[in-house]
Amino acid sequence: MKGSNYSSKRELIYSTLCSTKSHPSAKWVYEQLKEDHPDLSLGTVYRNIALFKENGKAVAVANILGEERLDGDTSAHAHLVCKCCGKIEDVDMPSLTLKGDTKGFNTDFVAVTYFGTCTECSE
Amino acid sequence: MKGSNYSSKRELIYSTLCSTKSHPSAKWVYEQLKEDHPDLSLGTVYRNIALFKENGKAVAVANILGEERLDGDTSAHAHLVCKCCGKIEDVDMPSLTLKGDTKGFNTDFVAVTYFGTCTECSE
DNA sequence: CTCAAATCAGTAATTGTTCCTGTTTTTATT
DNA sequence: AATAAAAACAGGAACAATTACTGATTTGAG
Repeated sequence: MKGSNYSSKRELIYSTLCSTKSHPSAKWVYEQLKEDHPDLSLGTVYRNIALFKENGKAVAVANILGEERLDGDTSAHAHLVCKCCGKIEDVDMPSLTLKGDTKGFNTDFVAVTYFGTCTECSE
Repeated sequence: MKGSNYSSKRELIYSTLCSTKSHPSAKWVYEQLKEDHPDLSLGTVYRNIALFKENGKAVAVANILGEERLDGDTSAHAHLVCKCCGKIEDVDMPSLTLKGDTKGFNTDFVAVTYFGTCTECSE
């Protein structure tokens, strides 16, 4: 079944995704690998990233400037997003104290994202 | 300058956006209005929603199934997102206790989003 | 080794969103 | 109210991120 086989491309894509803290887009991953692996297809990158997300090995952090930005680090942490340049940084996850009910939802993941302006963009 | 004039279409779009708690997409807003206002253009909906976001009168909640979902309620609250059907519900904002530094970012908005499965999708 | 399932490259198709052009509406000024 | 400039608009073309398709290649089980 889907995702059950070994695949050298899949390993490449996953290790590239995990090699950076820049929270890249699929296209960025593709461009990093294209140099050394000119036979890599962008569709393969998208397909494998979708698999990673299904399997909980990656998460979508935000959609910045029309691009979905990814994180191969699925440990609990929050994100800082610069609305100006699109830079995304990791920060400690705050402790969350819930109030109110959760409307019957069965939740398995919480995203905490701070939006603002980074040092460079503030001049 | 941009956004300074009165515009009946703008009012329609804004009131439609605020009339629902479904956190709709731009297309949904367009389709609601199209019946009674067949001369409305989808581009106008997108353009005005961009204005609302600039002016802090609306926020983008999440990008679900490739569609940006919006909220005309900018008060502090968190969101529940069903990964299965895309339904979004409001929940109380948890109290956040920050630890660690914020890397020099000047933040002005925090999004807290819980991902999971809604009652209907859980069967 | 052999075969079926999985994966892939390459490209076409899809689709949410933005951009462009000529027209209409709004506002300010007489 | 008439006029003119700015703002907003409709309609459709253009764009870009993502997905789907097709035929070839790779992988894993027996």
